[in-house]
Amino acid sequence: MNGSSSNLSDSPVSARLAMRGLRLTPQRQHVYEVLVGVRDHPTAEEVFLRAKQGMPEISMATVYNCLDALVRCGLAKQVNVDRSASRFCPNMSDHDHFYCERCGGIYDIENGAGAVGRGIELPRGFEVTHVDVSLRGVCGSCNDAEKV
Amino acid sequence: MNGSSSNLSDSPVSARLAMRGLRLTPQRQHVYEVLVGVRDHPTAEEVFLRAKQGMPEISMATVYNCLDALVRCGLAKQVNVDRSASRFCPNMSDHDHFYCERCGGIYDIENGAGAVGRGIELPRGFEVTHVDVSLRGVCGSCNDAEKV
DNA sequence: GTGAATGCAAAACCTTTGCAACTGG
DNA sequence: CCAGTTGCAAAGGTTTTGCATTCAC
Repeated sequence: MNGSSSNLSDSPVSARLAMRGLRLTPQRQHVYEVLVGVRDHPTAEEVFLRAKQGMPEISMATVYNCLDALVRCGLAKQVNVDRSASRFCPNMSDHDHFYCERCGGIYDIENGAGAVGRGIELPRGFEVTHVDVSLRGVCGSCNDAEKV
Repeated sequence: MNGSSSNLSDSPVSARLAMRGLRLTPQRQHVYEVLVGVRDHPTAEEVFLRAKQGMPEISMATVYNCLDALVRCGLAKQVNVDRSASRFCPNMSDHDHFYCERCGGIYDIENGAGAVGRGIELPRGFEVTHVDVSLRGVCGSCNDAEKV
């Protein structure tokens, strides 16, 4: 079924799961292997469809469970564009995402150590029409409240 | 009903709608007035609840329609955090958003002309744990295809 | 008058949940 | 052995849609 790079990349995958305290179920391992093997930011359903090819009995709920576990333990990123289905990304480097409004594709944009929001260097031919920066953290009020 | 700044801001609101080619329905006008009067990034449902106070017969579908029209014609922004309900923002200045993971609040972060993603100046007491930069536009492949 | 907007309810879409059966450590 | 995981189906939250009625222009 999966011919290439079995002996070398198979161990690390299970090791990475175990290392994060994740129980090593065949489904979880398989979902992670499927995800690692792609670079097109699949939706949960797309992961499900690909996972089913090698494991026909796997269920959608399990795929959601596995993806959620991977995201929570830091082995995958969840990418949300507008309100369409979440997409998943095994690339854990600190990078941004580019959404093509024409083809719907999502591309990883690596940002060098000093690269910042507006002013990122893009691959040749990419044209940006909109930059969206969103910050997360704790606001002033909540920080004040904590100090009491 | 709404006592303050009626004569001055009321006209502009309807004018702004008309100016964008939007038909001036009472519902649309009311939804926009409700939105303009807030600074807390309400969800569609929250806009609906507030709109109902002055217009009890308005429907959820109409609120969605109106908000969508406002966003499309450039009078409001739609803010998505994770996959929770979209929030709406009448502030059309070029700004970023800060999501407080403790209280769930969303704050506008004005970015001066030269301000960039990572490195933004935040209000006192705000603590950033995560910055998410997402770009939109047209990718290299689509741009190439267009040139044919 | 006519195309656009409204209101209602039903459907769609993506995701989560309840629960019984199973299984990895 | 038992907490964590799976699979199924059903429910959940948010948004969209179909359609008849109404309205702004």
